[in-house]
Amino acid sequence: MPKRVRTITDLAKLAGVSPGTVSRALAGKSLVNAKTREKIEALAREHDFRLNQMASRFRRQKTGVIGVVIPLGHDRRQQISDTFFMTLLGYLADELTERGYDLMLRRVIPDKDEDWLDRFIGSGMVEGTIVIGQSDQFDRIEDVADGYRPMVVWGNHQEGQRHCVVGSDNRLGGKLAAERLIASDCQSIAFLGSTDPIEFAARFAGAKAVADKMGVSISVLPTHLNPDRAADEIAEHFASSHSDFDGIFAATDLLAVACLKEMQSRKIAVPGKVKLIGFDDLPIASQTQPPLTTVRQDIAAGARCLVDLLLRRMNGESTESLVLPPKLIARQTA
Amino acid sequence: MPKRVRTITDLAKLAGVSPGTVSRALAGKSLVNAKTREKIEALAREHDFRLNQMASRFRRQKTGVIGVVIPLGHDRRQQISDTFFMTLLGYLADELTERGYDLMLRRVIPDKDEDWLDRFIGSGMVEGTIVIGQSDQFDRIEDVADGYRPMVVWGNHQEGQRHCVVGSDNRLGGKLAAERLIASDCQSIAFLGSTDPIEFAARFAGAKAVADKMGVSISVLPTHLNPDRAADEIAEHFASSHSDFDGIFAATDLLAVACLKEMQSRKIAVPGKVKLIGFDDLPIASQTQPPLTTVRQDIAAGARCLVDLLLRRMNGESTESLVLPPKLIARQTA
DNA sequence: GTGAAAGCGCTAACAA
DNA sequence: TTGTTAGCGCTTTCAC
Repeated sequence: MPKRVRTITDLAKLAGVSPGTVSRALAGKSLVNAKTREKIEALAREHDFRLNQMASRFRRQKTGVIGVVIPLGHDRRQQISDTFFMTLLGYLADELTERGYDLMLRRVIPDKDEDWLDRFIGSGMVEGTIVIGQSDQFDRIEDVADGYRPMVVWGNHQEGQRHCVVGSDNRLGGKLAAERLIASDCQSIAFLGSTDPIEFAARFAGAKAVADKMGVSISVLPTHLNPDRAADEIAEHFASSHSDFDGIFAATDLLAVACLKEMQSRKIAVPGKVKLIGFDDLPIASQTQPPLTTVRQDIAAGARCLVDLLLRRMNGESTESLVLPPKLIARQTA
Repeated sequence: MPKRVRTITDLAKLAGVSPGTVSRALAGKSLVNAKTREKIEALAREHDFRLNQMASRFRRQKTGVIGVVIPLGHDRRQQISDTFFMTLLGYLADELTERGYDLMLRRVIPDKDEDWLDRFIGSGMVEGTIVIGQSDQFDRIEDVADGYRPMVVWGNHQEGQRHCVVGSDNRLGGKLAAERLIASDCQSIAFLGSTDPIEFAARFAGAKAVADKMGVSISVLPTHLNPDRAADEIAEHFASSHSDFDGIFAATDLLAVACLKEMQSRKIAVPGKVKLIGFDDLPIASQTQPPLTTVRQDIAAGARCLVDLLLRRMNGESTESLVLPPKLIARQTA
């Protein structure tokens, strides 16, 4: 029985040529006789031959792999934005595949592993790195940014930061939300959620800027980001507070949905008595009753930009950070 | 200025030992003098030395990488179960990381790429493969199963199939749903969604078995799986049909949510006039008003099983498929 | 246009 | 316990 054709050398013997020629033929290099190439390709097909990628990549010093890390800081474990991040991840996978790269995924818990980013980068397995979400690791990311070019981060942009980031203009998003609430006659706005994550802080800041300018009061109703924990906290807010707000800007859609539910069970009319705006425009947003007014981030575009910038940086170019404008999606809660 | 310590040989020179010894020391092999080891480790730390993983893995013929493929069949592009699959993916990432493996992700569109599975497996980059969802690719997966042991699939189990699968007992899930509806006095049940994907067909079959036995009528209200497209289809069903059902079993939570919304806008009382049950127990399920009764799949457990079985198969063991029992989560829509 | 040969950086016999 | 050596399978000069 015929031994399996496993290496390029096996194939070379069959074809009666040298391994080098097989390599060239299979790599689609120009300087190979058409006849020779055809013969080799036919043989390869026939014997179901596949290049050993480990060897090839090792030899070329190219892994062909882009690493994607999701740091799970503060209470982000199985957290609210997961849906958003995971959707982004899906688009990244599509985009990278299209460009011929593989995607290596790692979720890390920074508290447990100080060294998470260096370890990933230094693993030698990835040619470039995309970090999804700064979590509470802004400083650590800044630390490596100077010494490691092929990295792009999804997250919030800070004046003067060193790492290349693409993300939504969270501040603008906050502005849009506040403007909408105020245009709907809200006099007193509550920001629902945490302002710990830098992105959310920016959303709040944007809203506050508008509120302050318009002489509308704004305050934070703090919650955890996990919707289940948040549900109780929201209930408490409604129970204890003087309910002195007529507009709510939720840090994310999931929080907004939880809040909507609480208000409905308390028979608070939405948008009649209280207006509500979310953030993200997840699929659920259009499925609530009434459908949720929210601020949309274009996730697919975000993924495309991340990959674009990364590939350019891997090419030695230097790149500016990119801030994508979010869009108000007016539905019925505000 | 000191040249960077890049290779094990550089480090060996500094330490005044041979590369072999450095390799052993860094690999934590037992037969190395404690002093020597310490010295080498100190030097490695000092010079921030990191093993070239490509070389190491290539040499050992172990990539340390598990491939995860998500085939996007029928109208599954940006589809309904995405949320479910992506959550599963997150857990898989955690589980694999814990066991020291990296995760390589690929989404494929089988229609465009007949050869998707062989290509992935044959890439030589992965030691094992997890396929998330059979999509409409059951046969193709069966084809490779015999020739390729280290593969486990999330999906539905068929009598006598050859590939190792772990998944929920969709049939049982369907039964639970139907039993619940019937116990709530439903006389006529509608199954909302597609029965094309094999998992959903099983959900329907389970429900039908119970309905038939109890003399309750059951029919399919076909929709696409994408909630946005489904929304219109659901509206049409309500507009055109004789609304001769008093219980709805939706193939997924997302469909259930869309349906709930439609019923509310038509002032159909839920659960008063029509009962409703979903499937998956996604985070949204508890956030609707009223909260959704549904059938829960334990995603984390699923991920753990997938990884367990895969590692055992990579070890040469042969393994049975695993069917996990779903659980009825009784909330307020049925 | 093709062959021969020299490694990529590491690990694992085998010797010492 | 350590050093020496022979590759892993491929790509890429450099000759011819």
